[in-house]
Amino acid sequence: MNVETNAALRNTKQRTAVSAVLAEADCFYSAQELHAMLRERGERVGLTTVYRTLQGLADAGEIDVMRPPGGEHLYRRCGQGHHHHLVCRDCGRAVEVEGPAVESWAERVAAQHGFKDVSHTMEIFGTCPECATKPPTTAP
Amino acid sequence: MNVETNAALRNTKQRTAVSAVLAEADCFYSAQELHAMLRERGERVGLTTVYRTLQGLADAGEIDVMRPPGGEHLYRRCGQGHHHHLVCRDCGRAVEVEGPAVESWAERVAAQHGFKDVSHTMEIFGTCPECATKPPTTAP
DNA sequence: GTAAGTGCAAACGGTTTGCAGCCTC
DNA sequence: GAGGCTGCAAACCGTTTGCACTTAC
Repeated sequence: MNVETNAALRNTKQRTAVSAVLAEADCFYSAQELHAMLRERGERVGLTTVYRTLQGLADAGEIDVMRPPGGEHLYRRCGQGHHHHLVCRDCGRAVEVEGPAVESWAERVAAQHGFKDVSHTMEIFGTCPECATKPPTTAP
Repeated sequence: MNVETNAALRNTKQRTAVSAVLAEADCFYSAQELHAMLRERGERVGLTTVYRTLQGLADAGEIDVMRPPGGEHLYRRCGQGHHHHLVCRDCGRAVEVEGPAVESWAERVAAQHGFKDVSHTMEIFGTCPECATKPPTTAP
């Protein structure tokens, strides 16, 4: 599958850099974190561009957005299909999980109440095995 | 079960007013909306107090907080048990729904990956029957 | 009388936008 | 060469905090 999805998205250095960072990421990052990572790599990308690129990618469905308590949005490159996330609240590692039962339950419940055009959001938070064994380090 | 849960919560006019508005609400309201409703009633309550009261109530488990796309928190008085919400994205009406299957699925998935201390969030969005028949009025 | 609660205003943090210049197509 | 893309700074919005005053207990 190629990237021909976008109609008029130009291939700029900044856009490539953002995509590259996301491609290597295995957990959720905030826009500001991504911006910092970019600058550490020596890429000269403005925070504004990071936001705009992220919005574009999210709009194109290439990345997933999460809105955890705290106010900042977290972004991650994701598989194409619909899925949910199991996120470690200590280290931020995220596992993609599928739950057909949840999908069908949500639609069934919505249908029972006569709701149309149904969508849903679900996130599971927990402490991953590695962080559970370590002393509970809450962001040193 | 009574409301003796709070150690040192005083009964002030403002706290009562906020609780009263929430008691009549059947859908989610933002802190600012609640503040506006309070002022329309003639109650002299500061926005700060609304926020603080809301935090206290949420902390005591008496109300439920939702964080929809848009950045503002929505509050609603809720039943005690764990449940989820089916929210109309047009009129804001919210229905409390229970999903034991979802609860067990979330815990099972988390356990499969070795995650401990698991919690989860889930919201279902859709268009309720009344709003579906009406022309799509986005906030009258 | 004392400590919690309140309210104003200012600070705060993340996000968005206006606009001039740059760069891709 | 034209239009999108970038980046700086400032605006924006909801939320939180400092501090002095008020109030419930």
